[in-house]
Amino acid sequence: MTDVLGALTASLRAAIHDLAPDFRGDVQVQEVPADKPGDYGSPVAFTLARTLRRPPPQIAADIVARLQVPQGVAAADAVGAYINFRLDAGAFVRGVVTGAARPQAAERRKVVVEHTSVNPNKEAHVGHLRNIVLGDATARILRAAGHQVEVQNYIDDTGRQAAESIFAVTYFQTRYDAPSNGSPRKYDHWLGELYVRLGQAKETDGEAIERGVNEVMHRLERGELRHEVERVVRAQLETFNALGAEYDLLVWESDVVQAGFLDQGLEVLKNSRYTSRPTEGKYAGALVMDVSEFLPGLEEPNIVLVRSDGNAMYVAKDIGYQFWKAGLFEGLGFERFAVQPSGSPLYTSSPNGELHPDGRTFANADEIINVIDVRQSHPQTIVRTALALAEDPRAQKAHENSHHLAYEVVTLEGRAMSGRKGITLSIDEVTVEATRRARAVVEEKNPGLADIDEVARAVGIGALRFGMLKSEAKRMIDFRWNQALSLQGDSAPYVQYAHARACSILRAAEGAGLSVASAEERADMDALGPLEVKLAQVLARYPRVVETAAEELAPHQVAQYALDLATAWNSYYNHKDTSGRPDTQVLKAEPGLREARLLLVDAVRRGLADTLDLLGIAAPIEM
RNA sequence: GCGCCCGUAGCUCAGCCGGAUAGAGCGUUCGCCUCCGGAGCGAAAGGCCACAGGUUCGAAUCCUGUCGGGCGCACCA
Repeated sequence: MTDVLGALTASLRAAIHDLAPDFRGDVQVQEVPADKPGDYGSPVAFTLARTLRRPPPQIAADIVARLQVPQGVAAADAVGAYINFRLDAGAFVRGVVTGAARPQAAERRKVVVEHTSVNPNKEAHVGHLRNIVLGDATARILRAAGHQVEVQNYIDDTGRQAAESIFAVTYFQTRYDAPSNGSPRKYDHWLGELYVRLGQAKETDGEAIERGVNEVMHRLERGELRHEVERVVRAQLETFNALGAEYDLLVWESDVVQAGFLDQGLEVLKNSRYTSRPTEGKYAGALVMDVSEFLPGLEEPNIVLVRSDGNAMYVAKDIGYQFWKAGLFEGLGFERFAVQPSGSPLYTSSPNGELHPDGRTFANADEIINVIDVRQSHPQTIVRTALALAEDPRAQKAHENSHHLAYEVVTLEGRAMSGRKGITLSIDEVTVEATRRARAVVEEKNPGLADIDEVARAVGIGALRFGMLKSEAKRMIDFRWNQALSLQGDSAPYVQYAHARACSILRAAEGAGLSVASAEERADMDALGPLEVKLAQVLARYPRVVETAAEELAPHQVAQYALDLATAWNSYYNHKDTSGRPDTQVLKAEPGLREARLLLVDAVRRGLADTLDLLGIAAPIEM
């Protein structure tokens, strides 16, 4: 059907074309401030003043005189230099509740989003929480904008950290007791503690530990300890799934190397004129890459890819991985790894896997998004730059379409977290506490509720996720219990509550024999007024919000919109006439108006649920 | 030193590819359940939008500089 905003812009353009045929500028249409006449307005007359050399109010009047207002718009008036539109309430709200406008990305692309990528050697902490939630929400938003999204989680199974944890088990001659044995601790937590203890033991027994860890690293590279790592990965996945995050694919570093992506990547780069193998100087024997042409101003433009001892740097492996994401290489095999809570399969790279399990093709992305904290900007820039200096058109294209979604760090009550030192707060601990607090409130507010555990989880974890998403990624977050788990104000529960309230009305309507389906026939949309228009205008923003949030990789815009919609709805719901009586009631309104309002409430309900879903937050129908 | 990011109400933040009187939440004060859910709503108080220049009909928004803060610049990741 019609998109009123789009139609308004088009009709303005048509009218402007008469006056200024050469005008190519932007024609904005925005919501009008509360106390000004009209619903939408445009300041375009200001912009035209320069070329037409006439006062903006005159131009506004001229445009209004020529304007053919589109359907759904009652009138256009010049208000000073602004051109304001009064909406036809019935037609406008009808358009909105029937979902006239849907998010639509400019072109559908295959987008690979890599996020989480927690070292497989300890439990995930609240710093990782931000990564997971940000990546997950971004993937959801991109999907809603119409893209094909593949979420990858990289497992650094050959790194030092994994080696240390695994070595710690033998070093301390201990073994994991299953939870039934009176030790309720998850495997990743248990292992993480050994990791921290090993760090301390290095002070007195450093050499032996160093030898042992190195040996484990070699065994990891040969893939001998895959099961040990897998055990941690599975424990961590429980945490991620509990947060509502799911993945399409686990990519193991050892597999990336074994598939030859490291070597192939290096081969591509070696053929470039930007890499060299100095025979003297401080880089003698190493393979270095000169990025000065692409990143001017660096003090040290030479990046070591392969050390003089022959070992590849981490960034070199990352480059191989990135090249594969972009579709330059093939040869990684996959198999099914798990079934996730939603029922969707999780695949993993595997030495014995198939290229196309269940007919699926991984990677080969048009667009690559790496969700990593801002401190990784330097290596991320190098990975991206490597694409630019590989002389391959696909790499060039991937260079342009690679993004580092950088987010600032999360501190803990003002202090930097450190997994190595054990200064952390685990996600598991936080989700348990969040759920506990939410449950206490639900019990108090809604004692008879049936699915109390499920609702408490939705509210508690929703609050956590929302807190991680509501402000821009480049903002630092200081994790504080009371703030993170707040159930009121600018929070997920605020939005969830608004949703539950809308559900409650629809339930009551159903009980009175009034269904949404039947309302569609009997609704008298023309009985609606300015209050409904105001609410519908917020609903009408939804498609643009999704589109720009996807384009700008900015989930916080969706979170802010969720608050706006909930506020608009709460405000409508509580509205009173001048004598102080409620004047927006649904069920007690006269027939016709009643059904029309019911349709609007249903649209609000859907809008809130959809918006929360983009953030990975559940919308309980009662709470 | 060089590079990136930040500076908006007491605190935490929206608003930033220029547009109407700068908006929320928390906190403070007052009011609202005879009304479909008070986890809510309404109102008050609280702002040289760090500072100084510039561009513009118009600047929190763009440009330059200054000050203050954070992060990054390894043959670590």
